[in-house]
Amino acid sequence: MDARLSRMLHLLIHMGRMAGPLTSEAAATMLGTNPVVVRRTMSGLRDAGYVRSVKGHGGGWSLIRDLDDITMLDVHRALGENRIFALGPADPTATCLVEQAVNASLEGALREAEALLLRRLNDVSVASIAADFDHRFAESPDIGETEASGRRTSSD
Amino acid sequence: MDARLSRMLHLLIHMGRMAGPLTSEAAATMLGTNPVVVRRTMSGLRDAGYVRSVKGHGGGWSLIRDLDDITMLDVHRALGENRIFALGPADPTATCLVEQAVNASLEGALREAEALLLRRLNDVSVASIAADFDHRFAESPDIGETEASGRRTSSD
DNA sequence: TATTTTGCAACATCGAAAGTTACGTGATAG
DNA sequence: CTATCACGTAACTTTCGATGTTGCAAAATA
Repeated sequence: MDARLSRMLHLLIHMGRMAGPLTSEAAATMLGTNPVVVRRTMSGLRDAGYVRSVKGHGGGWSLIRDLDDITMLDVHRALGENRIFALGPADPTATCLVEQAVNASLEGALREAEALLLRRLNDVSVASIAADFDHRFAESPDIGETEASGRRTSSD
Repeated sequence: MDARLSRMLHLLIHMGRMAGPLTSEAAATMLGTNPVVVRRTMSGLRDAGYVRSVKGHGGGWSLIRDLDDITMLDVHRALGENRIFALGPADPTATCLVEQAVNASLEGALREAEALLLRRLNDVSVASIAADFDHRFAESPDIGETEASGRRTSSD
């Protein structure tokens, strides 16, 4: 299962709530993975202009675009237009006419589903996911729903 | 890439146009694969009641349902409710609230796309794919579009 | 200059589909 | 009744992409 989109969204939201840059090491700890994997995956977001990386002391990853201006689709695309479906034709270039007919039907259905998925990913900004997190945080049993809480400890 | 749905559709259509049963050996040749793989995959269709298998001389696989009564979705389901997306959340049971918010958005989009795909798969009977093949066959340059053709050689 | 942090290459690991081998079972031909 | 055909299934290997890991170079800062 390709979890890169999920992971990058997670990191972007964290980065949106941090003062300084986030090191690959810290990010890897958050995700329960490896710093090299973080760099590898984040490099796509850097090339797409959503984050930047700085070397050396005090370095790490920082946002250079507002989370309002980044959609889930943007992140997906920045990761390299990866395969969406685990399902597909045996041979997309088949010469057998039966197989071509099968491919036409199957690919048609997949195309429609993919188009819908991409529309939905495009509908959701990373900022709106962050807002959803705020909602969940405010309603979390650790805090209670009262407005008596000035203290907000990190929840993850 | 999981090509089982594609392959089983291919075989079902062939079986619908054959007089006798289709051996796993012949099916494997059609698909460019192995008889054991054919048996393994077809066993799901047998258990679902779409085909039957007969051992021994003159045995093989035969349809026991009209292709009109089998949809692409039926075949997909008979293969065991396999994974549809190559994409998904890093941890569907995350306790981190940020990750939960990410999962909610991502899973929502995936759910919608999956629902559409299943609807589309359900819209298409295997018989209609076979009919599409007939159309392609009639219009294939090997035959020409004239009605002068009584002869129909196998096209694959 | 020592330390921190990214960049990147070159592996190893993992999981699911697919391929392969081997042997058992049942059915039919002769 | 025996040889052969064809499926049933277990067990193993292969393949492919994502992921994990190690090692080292390069850059930036204290």
